[in-house]
Amino acid sequence: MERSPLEAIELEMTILSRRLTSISTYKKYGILDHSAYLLLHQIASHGSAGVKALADEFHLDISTISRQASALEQKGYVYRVPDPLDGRAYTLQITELGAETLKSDTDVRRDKFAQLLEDFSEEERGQLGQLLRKLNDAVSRAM
Amino acid sequence: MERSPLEAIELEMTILSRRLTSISTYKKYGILDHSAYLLLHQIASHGSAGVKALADEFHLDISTISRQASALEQKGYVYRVPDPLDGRAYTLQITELGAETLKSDTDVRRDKFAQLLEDFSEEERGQLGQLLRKLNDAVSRAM
DNA sequence: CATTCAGCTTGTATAATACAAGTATATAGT
DNA sequence: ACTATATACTTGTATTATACAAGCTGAATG
Repeated sequence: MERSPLEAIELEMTILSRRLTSISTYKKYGILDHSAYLLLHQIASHGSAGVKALADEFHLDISTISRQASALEQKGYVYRVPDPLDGRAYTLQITELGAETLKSDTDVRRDKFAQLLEDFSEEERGQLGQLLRKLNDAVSRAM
Repeated sequence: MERSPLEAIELEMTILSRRLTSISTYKKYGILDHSAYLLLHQIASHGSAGVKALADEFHLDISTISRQASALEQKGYVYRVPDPLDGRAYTLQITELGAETLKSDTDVRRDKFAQLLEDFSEEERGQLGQLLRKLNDAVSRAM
């Protein structure tokens, strides 16, 4: 068989996709928008990086990251460190303000998710976390 | 306790959200775009409905659905049936072509997901399907 | 030294959405 | 019955996130 779970996943993912698009674009949780949050998170947790590396990591176009990075810089959340070996390149480092903002936004988001998942048992949350991670890995490889 | 799964879910959902945005907007699986697919699916599986009802169902603005419905009609996937009791209203009914297109697109999507989930055990797929459904319900209620 | 390549930015286009204003019909209050 | 308000839908406009293409500047290579 194998059809039934697949059907469910296909439909639910499609629905989820649309809802997330709508929410992440038009509702703000905290201060940072979606892309700013992920960029900051990446820089904070994996160290500073250049535009190219970030674009690869996120599977987004370089130009997209370039603009998002500019926006972050303009707001004072990151600053550019020129690469001493390559005059074209630089890396983005998070500022104090960036780190604080990321922290507070992360808290806000976790609260939202805690609320959202209040009907989920601890076991379900564990499963969901794991499965989402696995799913993201698969999506990532498929791109 | 309870922090770790929540952290994972929060992060993975954020990542997933971005990827889905990118994929659903810029990659087409089959013929129908994202919104057309969901609208047709809804009409096909829950019977014909008006713009208002669909907007409520999907938690989208009426204007958004109105345009998407027009697009579907223009492509011959649905037709309008005037409400005999209310001169302002109509419902959307799926056409033969719409039903066929939906069917073939659904097949394409399921194949894609089957491929994507090839490393998932049958049990994991079952869990994922259920958890996604529950998650969508929660998201839906939260809006 | 000339040519090609790499990292980044900027210009432009597209798609999905929201909000606001407008139209036509229906409903309710007096 | 008449007017005011509410409802169903459409259309105009703006925003946001993305992609693709062209351009700039510096690096690497023949």
